[in-house]
Amino acid sequence: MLETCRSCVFNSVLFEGLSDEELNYLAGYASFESFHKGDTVISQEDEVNFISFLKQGLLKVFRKNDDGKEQIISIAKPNDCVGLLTVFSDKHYQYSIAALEDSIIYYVELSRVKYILQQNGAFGIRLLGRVSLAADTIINNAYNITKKNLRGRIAFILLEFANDIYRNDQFDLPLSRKEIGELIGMTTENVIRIFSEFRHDGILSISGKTITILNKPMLHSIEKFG
Amino acid sequence: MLETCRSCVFNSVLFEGLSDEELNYLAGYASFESFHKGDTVISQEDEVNFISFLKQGLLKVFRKNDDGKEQIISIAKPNDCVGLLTVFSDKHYQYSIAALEDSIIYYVELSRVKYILQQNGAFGIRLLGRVSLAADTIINNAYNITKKNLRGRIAFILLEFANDIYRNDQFDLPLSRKEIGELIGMTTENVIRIFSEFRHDGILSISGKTITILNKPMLHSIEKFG
DNA sequence: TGCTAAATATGATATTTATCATGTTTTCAG
DNA sequence: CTGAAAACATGATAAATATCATATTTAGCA
Repeated sequence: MLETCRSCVFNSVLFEGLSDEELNYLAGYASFESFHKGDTVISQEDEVNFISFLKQGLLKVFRKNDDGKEQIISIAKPNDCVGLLTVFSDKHYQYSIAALEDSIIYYVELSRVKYILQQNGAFGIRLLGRVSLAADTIINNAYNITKKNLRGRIAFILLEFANDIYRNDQFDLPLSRKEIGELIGMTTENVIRIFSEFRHDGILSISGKTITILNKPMLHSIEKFG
Repeated sequence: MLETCRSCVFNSVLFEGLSDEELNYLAGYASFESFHKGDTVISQEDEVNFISFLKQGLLKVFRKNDDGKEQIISIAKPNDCVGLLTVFSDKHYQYSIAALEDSIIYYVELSRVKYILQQNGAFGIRLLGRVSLAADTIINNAYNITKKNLRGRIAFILLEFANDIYRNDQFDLPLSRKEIGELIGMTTENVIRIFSEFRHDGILSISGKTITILNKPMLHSIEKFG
């Protein structure tokens, strides 16, 4: 069990530095669960009882606005700690989480992590770093996206999918045009329109959900100056 | 010294739960500094060596964009921990901080706080909560503001000044119209224009920097539906 | 004090983005 | 397979916002 945990990315991301004893203790309260595309992983208002980690797949973190429309806060990709921010700030989740692809989530009981935290201050300091960095990233992303014009926003998320998530210039979009709009704050019609523009301009090749980036330098330039 | 610290808000906000011994230890590495309106408190790229707390006054947290324009991330008000997010995520500040009013800042050496953190896990857990909550607030604010139209954004920050910062429906704006634009993402001209609209509509009385809210229910309604 | 730069102010215009309308294609449950 | 709903697509128009131009007022400083 210890060997399995030591070699797992969940460990290297969050629990590195714990003693064998501590890691063994946590391993006793760890488990995993599989979700199919479309499944709800966490519902807004659920109680926070676990620290979760996306081992495989893709998730969307979203919430309902005052006006009833859904807003996607972020996309969680493999090796992300899911909802790390809410874990320590609230007893209940502020967001819902759904699987965009078949996914596997590892989790550890929060109370057990807190038990280790009580005893291991260095672990707390590292966790503080993790949490702060996660927040910094979300905040930076949010500010960067809203400053861009629509073409720049589309370029931004296309590059994110190609570079950070799929590491390939051809990929199947896991989001509908509507969801992309919810993620980067624009109407569905304009998402579709700009996809078409990019296709007409020879920047993309589009076949249903399958996107191929044909002119990456151009996309970078649109992302930067848009 | 201990008595002074125990009765200070800095303690109650961040260091509550520490033993007398621990608090005394930190107190030995704590100090304060006064700043005049307009002074730079922290420069982007400064090394993070302290945890800072705004005892009195008002600060703006801002950064320079890629295009050279300044963007205000948040306004720090009394009893806020300044830059708490960056403290644990980076060796250097990601933002600059300047005094909008004469201000007094208390600070404790970060290395000494980390020393206590090593030994007191419960303190780490509480700090994790603080940091997460700070992040949640910034993220929520950012999302809420960008969803609003221009009138809604102006209403939002006017209500923030009246309710959260000055606790009075009449106050002196600590920001220029240009800075307000940098804070809520709109052009200076439109900030001025909407101030004028609100004045014409009898919602505000404006005399230079002095703002009086005349019709608060209306302002709330604009903030909510805008 | 007077000079100068910045801040405030307002109108006209251009640009960006959302909305509305309408049609086609895809997906999926029965 | 088939019908209905959702997703995709595109044009026309309206609304929101930025930009440009130009005064006027205010504030800070030599």
